[in-house]
Amino acid sequence: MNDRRRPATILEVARQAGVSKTSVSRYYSGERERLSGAMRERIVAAATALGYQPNPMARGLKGGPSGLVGMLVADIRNPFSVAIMHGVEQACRQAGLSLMVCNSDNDLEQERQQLALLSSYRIEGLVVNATGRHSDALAQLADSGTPLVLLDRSLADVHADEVGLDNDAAIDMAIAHLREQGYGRLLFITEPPAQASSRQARLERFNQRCRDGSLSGDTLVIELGDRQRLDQALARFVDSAGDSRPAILCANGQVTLALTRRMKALGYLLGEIGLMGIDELEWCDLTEPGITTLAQPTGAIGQAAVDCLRARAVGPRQAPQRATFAPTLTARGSTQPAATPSVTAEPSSVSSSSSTSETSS
Amino acid sequence: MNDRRRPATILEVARQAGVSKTSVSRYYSGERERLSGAMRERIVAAATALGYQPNPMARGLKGGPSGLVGMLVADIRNPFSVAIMHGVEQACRQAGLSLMVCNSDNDLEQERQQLALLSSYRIEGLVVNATGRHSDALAQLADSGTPLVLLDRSLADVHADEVGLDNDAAIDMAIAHLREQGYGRLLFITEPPAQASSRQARLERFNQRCRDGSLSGDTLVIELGDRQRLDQALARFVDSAGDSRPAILCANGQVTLALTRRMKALGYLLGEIGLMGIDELEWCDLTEPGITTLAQPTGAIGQAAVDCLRARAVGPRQAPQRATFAPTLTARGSTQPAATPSVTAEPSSVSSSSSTSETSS
DNA sequence: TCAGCCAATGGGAACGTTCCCATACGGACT
DNA sequence: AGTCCGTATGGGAACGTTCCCATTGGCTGA
Repeated sequence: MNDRRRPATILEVARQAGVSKTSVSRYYSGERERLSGAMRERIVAAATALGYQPNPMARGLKGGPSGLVGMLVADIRNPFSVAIMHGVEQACRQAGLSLMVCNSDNDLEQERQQLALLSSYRIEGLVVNATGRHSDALAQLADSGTPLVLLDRSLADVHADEVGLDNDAAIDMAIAHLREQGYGRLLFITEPPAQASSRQARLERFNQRCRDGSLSGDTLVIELGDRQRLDQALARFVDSAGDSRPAILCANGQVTLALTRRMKALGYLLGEIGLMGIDELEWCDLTEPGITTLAQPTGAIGQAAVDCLRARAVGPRQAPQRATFAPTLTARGSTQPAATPSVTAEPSSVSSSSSTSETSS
Repeated sequence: MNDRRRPATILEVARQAGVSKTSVSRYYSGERERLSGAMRERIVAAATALGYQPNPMARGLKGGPSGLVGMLVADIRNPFSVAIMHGVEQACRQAGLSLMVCNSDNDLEQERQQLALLSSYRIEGLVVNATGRHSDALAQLADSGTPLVLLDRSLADVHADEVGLDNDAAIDMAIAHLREQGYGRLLFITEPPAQASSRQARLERFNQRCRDGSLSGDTLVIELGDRQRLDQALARFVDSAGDSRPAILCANGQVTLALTRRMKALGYLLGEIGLMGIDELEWCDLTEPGITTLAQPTGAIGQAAVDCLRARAVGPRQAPQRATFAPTLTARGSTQPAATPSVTAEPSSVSSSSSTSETSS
């Protein structure tokens, strides 16, 4: 071990090993095969003696591969984002890549800055789960050759792969389940979809199903902080149900949380009024009588995102692809009209098909 | 805007502005004051025209400040870690620093690798919330001059600041609350403390209070996956209570989650058997009758961590400091023996003193 | 009036790597 | 035997920045 303050350089290793820096460089840049056995031995001996470690800064300057993947997240406090991040991370690890995460905290300026930061480190790919407003910056990044994956978002003017939930299938599954359980009047609640295409997609599908089926459904677009309006809308919806049994479908986990809070507070009986949410949360089986959810396969989604990145790193110019995954239904008490005890269906027994469909645009 | 494929370099800006690259460099390295007004104007004009942005790689190579702070997290899926991360991030933003996060996923090898990665990017500080096994690597980093903050951990052989909860105060507050509510027999449950000093500290304080007071308490150290052992211990504890009313104190959020699950499953009545946890979780007010918690001031902790980093970046060699923060009690139904409806105390009315004590080692 | 100084600017050498090209050498083919 | 090629190596020029050290020119003070 060297106890010098500054880390060893490639040149020092080369000198100690009695070889040229080029050879040492080759050893560390994946050209190990080209070196003779003797050379390899000498290099590894010198390197360990000096505690050498390649400097990614210098490496990045010249243009070698960085082994780095970036991820831009809009809201780290959203458990769904975290779950996806975890999936992406595991996939990266398996592929020998390192993941660096930046959180923009739903701040547009912050997002632009993080994007610049990430892109200036020679990342080999970027996974984006953010507002998607900076499509110019993103497009530029994509054009410059950095593989890009949009998570749970889609951006018309950006040339990038997209990975996410099969929103249509999710809505259909939810509606089917609710009707099966005897709910005749449905309310779909979502946060404003302006900045998130998946919200848009879910909303549209629900609306479409309202129109073409015999479905008696309504939608509510609401800022979750607006408790008053939420309470009013809730009351109005329940009143309007008439003979039909009413149920609420939440567009994502945040909505589910807010609604569970309000329904508890206002004294609505879960199950009596159905409640179902997209996104599984750790407390869904804890709050009586349990909340029915559609869980996203976050591991698979993360894996798919990294797969896209790697595919694009090899064969550069393909048409953008889109991979979608079906959710898994976990039925709980909140969608059982009778006050029978909650029954948790094992995921596999309900639905666990995860189809991957590809569409070129 | 330039539409060239490669980003503009400092040299190009200099040429376009008709000045030397040194001047441009100065403009971007915080020596703006030294430049004349005319010079500044020309540089900013050329830079915006070319869309110039300094390349942090090249910058890092030569040794300038990077404006980068790293954070190493052991478990990104732990809501507490996320909350702290959010605090750190906000503090960074305010200080004009960027935060990059790596998650080691409780994997030792991964942790070592992330550490190497982070340290090789010229970060100006590192916030660590991880197993703390690699004290050698951490110590080396600290010795090399990188400011280091240990979050919720303490490592004897590493020369670094520490920030976290005032564990002694937390345990004392919890015990006081539980006794006030009439619980005479207490059980403290924690995951194995080997790798986390805060678990150790909480456990020790509880034990100490058992010994020196009239407190009838017991402790259980358990791997949360071991459901069978947990159930047995739970039953034994409840049986052993005799005349006293039993209550359980959970060392952190993960334990609280696991215990709430088991108690629901086994049909124990929350409140009848007290339940209280360190760490506030979003569902604590949702699961009937509400779970009493001690919330950590994660924002303040994150802020303090960044403050430490910055202080150390300026005045380099000081003795390690330690900042601790008192938690906030939120009383809910799970610690109310009578089956009265849950009462949520407003944090401010209960306790919100956040003391900062300093200790040199 | 001239040495001396400060403020504003520029030139060039690092920083640690990768990559292009050149070199040496041994063997296979004509 | 001579040419050609492939394989193992090395030398040097980039990459984009910062920093040290000039170099100007105007101003102060004796």
